[in-house]
Amino acid sequence: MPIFKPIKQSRVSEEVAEQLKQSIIAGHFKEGDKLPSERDLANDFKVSRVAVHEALRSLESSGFIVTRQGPTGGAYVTELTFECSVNAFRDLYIAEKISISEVHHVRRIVEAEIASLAALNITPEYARRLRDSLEAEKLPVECLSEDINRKMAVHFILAEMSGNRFLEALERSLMGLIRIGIETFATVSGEQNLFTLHPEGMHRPIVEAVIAGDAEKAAAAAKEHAIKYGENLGTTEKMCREKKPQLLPPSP
Amino acid sequence: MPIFKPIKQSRVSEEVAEQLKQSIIAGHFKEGDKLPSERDLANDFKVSRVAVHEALRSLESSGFIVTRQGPTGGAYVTELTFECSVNAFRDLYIAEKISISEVHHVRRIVEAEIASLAALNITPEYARRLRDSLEAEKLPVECLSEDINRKMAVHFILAEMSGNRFLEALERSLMGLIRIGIETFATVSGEQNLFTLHPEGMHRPIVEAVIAGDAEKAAAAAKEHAIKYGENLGTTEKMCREKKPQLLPPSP
DNA sequence: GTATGGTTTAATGTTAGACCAGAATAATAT
DNA sequence: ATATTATTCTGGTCTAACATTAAACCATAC
Repeated sequence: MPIFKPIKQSRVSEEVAEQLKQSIIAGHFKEGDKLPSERDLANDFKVSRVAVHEALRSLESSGFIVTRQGPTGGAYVTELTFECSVNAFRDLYIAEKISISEVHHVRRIVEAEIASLAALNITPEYARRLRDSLEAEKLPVECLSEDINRKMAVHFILAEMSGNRFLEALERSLMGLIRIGIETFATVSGEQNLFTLHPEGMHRPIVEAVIAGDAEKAAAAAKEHAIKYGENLGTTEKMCREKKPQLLPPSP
Repeated sequence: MPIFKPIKQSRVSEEVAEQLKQSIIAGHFKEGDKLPSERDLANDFKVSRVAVHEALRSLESSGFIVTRQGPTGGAYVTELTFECSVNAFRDLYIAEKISISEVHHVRRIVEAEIASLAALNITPEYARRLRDSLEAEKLPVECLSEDINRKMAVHFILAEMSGNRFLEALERSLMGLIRIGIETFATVSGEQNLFTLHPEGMHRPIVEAVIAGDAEKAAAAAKEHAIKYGENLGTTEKMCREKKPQLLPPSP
């Protein structure tokens, strides 16, 4: 008969991180607030500065805080962004637990839903932003990365318009993965243009349907776009991975 | 004219973590392999043990390794699981960047797609597992957590059957969020049964359609199930968050 | 012979204290 | 006034030691 409960023992820094996290979540520290300095926290928690340092690092990698040096520096609470989900899926991709072709499959259904919802939430302001981003696609670019940003902008706007932040996080994750895929293939092949992005204007049918408020048409256009763009990447990815499996972009 | 590139200076532990990560990805260390000890790594990298320790901690929180103490201990490479995406979305939820009602919206489209794909990939073995998990739902449970596990099992099988690991990661994330939602509401309300899971057998229409290989019927059944189950949770969540916003489950 | 309990050992976990580096501010010299 | 320098507060890092853990080994009492 086990009367004695096992002594709880987790790592000190984890407990510190957990308490700080809970403090932030509970609203004790709000966005923009500065946490006490590492030395003060170490004193309060009665642990070493190293332990506090590790805890803060953990919170930073989770996206809860940013740290700066200097007299006005320290750990500042930030708004948790969707970047954490982007990073999680990026790790899964580079560990080859998911492939770009699988990503594209999901993209089809997610972007169809996003386009559909966006059409229902259209406003003059959103219409203007969508048109602007379509125009921006035409501008000359000087590097692949900039080209990707321009072409993805409209997807980010549509995701925001959906009004569903889970969908938005998902779309950002999808875009993050596709970005890595494109950049990897470009690096491996040595030629940027071989697997470049689609030409400008391919988003026009989606945007027009959304601005018209036609949800069904928008969904169909989004689905068609995703299928058309994604069909060549699956095989390309496979080829590249066989060729140079170790050549993968480092995480930021 | 900036000819000189800025000297890259990131934190030592981050560089160590990055190099180790790349080593693992490149296959230099495979699953189950043991990394050198912290002292050896510190010696190899010419940095302090603290820096190595932090790097290993970072890799551990990302899910690349596990560490144990003792003579046979050390850092062992593990297979990266979908848990990292689950954790990312969990953080977004507890930071109130996404809500359960948004999760349920996404669930509708994701599970419809999963059910559809599962129907196309049905095998006798999968059929058996699905039936077993339906039967298991009928067994008596002694705690909420166990009940949740039983009821979610069929969803995990269907996600696996979809053959799309991104969808699988997504479904696991959805289930993780719904689990937190259920447990939170149960804790806040004080009564487990008030917001309990649906009764057993509600998955039967989905499973039957999948076993029959009818993709459309399966998708429809899954969608209907998600809608039916999710409709009450949105309002419940809102009520609970207003009532006790600080009462959120700690992260594991 | 076996079971209990101590010892060794090799690894991570933690600490304390020192010093380095960077950024804002204050003081000072030109 | 302005440019320079010093101060100071912050995180970042290192060293060296000690604490904890868990496996393996050994010794002793029954």
